[in-house]
Amino acid sequence: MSKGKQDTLFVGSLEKGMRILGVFDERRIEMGLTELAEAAGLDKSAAQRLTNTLHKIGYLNKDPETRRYSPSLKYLELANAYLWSDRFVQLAMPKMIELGRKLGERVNAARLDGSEIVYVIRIPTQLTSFGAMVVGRRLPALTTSSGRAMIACFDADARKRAVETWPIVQATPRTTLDRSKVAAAIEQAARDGYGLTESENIMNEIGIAAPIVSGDGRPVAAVQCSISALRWDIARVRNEIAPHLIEVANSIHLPKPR
Amino acid sequence: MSKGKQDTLFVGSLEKGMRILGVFDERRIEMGLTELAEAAGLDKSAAQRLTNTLHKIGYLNKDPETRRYSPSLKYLELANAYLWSDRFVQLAMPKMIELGRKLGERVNAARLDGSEIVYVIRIPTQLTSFGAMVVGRRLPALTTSSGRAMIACFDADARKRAVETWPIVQATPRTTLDRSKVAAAIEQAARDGYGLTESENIMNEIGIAAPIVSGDGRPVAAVQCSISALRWDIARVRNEIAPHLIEVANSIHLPKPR
DNA sequence: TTTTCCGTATTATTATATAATAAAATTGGG
DNA sequence: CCCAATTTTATTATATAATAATACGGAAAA
Repeated sequence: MSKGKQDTLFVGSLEKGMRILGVFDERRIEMGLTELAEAAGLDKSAAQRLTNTLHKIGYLNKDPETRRYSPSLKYLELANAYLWSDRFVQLAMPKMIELGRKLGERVNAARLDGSEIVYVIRIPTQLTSFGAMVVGRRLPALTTSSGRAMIACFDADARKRAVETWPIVQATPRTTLDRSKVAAAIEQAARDGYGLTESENIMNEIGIAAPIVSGDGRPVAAVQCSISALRWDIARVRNEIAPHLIEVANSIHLPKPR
Repeated sequence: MSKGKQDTLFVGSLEKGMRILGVFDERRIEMGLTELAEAAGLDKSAAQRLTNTLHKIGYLNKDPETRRYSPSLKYLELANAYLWSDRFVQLAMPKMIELGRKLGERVNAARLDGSEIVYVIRIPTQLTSFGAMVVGRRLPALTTSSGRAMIACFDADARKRAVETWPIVQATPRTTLDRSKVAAAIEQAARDGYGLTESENIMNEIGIAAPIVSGDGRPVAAVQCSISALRWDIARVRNEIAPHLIEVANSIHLPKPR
């Protein structure tokens, strides 16, 4: 009823199947049938049929011993398809590698997806937490340098709405939970032309990011650098890193706003 | 009939939906409905319902202008889930970063999936082709250093079968198409303890890889390094790179053979 | 051993996806 | 710029194909 006319074009089984595929994450590495059913919000019967199908077509590994399911390498094949399809990634990749070499620090590129940023390129030249090395990682935009850099490109209205409504999750003791302080950081980013965080996601990590904007001024991505606060101080990061990030960001022009 | 009893546990709609998700690759970046239907081997009606569903749940982007579909950032979210789930990736990641710093060259880690290798870690410190920088990339095992390193760990029978039946595709003029030469390269790899290629995938690129074996001697992954043949010669690669790769490979012990 | 939990297999029932077709919209050629 | 051709979107009747309930078997725990 409420969904209206499109109902016949919506394939419920597929949606449920995708719920299963998508239920795995950094916390849920592998699951048995019952656990999986519960996590995906499905009854056992449905979970059985769908996992069976996904296993047969190769998207889920099934441990013959424990009968537990986990993501298969096909997950990565999909990622590959995405990376080739994203014009920005193709353009940015060589520049990021260059930048990583020049700075000798970890550089990343992120896109905005709803209220979260998603890292699409990672050039890890230093050790950190595993989550900071892998592609596809999602973080709440408000507390990341990339997110702030991009939000700072919004008009005042959208900026306000983002700051007030988008989620914040505490990652470290120093994550900014006070939304007025987040707003201030974003205003600052708008003035500077780059976003900045310190110890908000990983302790003693400084994040700095410059936005890439499309022709109409809307942010489409960000170029970011993560640096140890133990070896650098913020002033030096502002002076020595920011210009390079901005230079790279400005050198990337996207044909389609996407 | 031929499928037998499991038929009721197989959800066809899900399989078809996954066919659509998986049809995108480096050649097929974005597609209209008809093209998509044909590429996935579905009739137009099915393609319509399934793309509609996948778009609604966020797995496919749909350009409002052209009505063409392309992979969404959700593809990368899945990759993230895989990477967290793979014990090997977690163990290897910091070592790969270290290795990349030490060698100053591009290092990768790959897994075997059927007759193909899949790159699960890439540390790009030098510029190359885009395909050599992104995760999830698949290549025929027989003509890659990682593939040869792993196949060399098979017993004689399996090795023979692989050499005779696994696919080979010509990537450069110098890709080894002669299977007896491939066999020889693999025997050599078995003696050396590492696999080697030159210009077989990218012209003037030397690939060298050491296998990681589980407790029962079966290969589970490979640690690889790609080097410019213009700056290095093979003898030097053998002398200076191989020991480091083997050292790293030996330092990785997998709890579960998977 | 007994009990409990989890995964697997088997049904009848019907909801749900299907395929064919029609309508609308977009593109390209002349 | 208009018409023809192609592609996308919307609408149906129909039966296939997915469903949910239940029963079975095996493994682990008590």
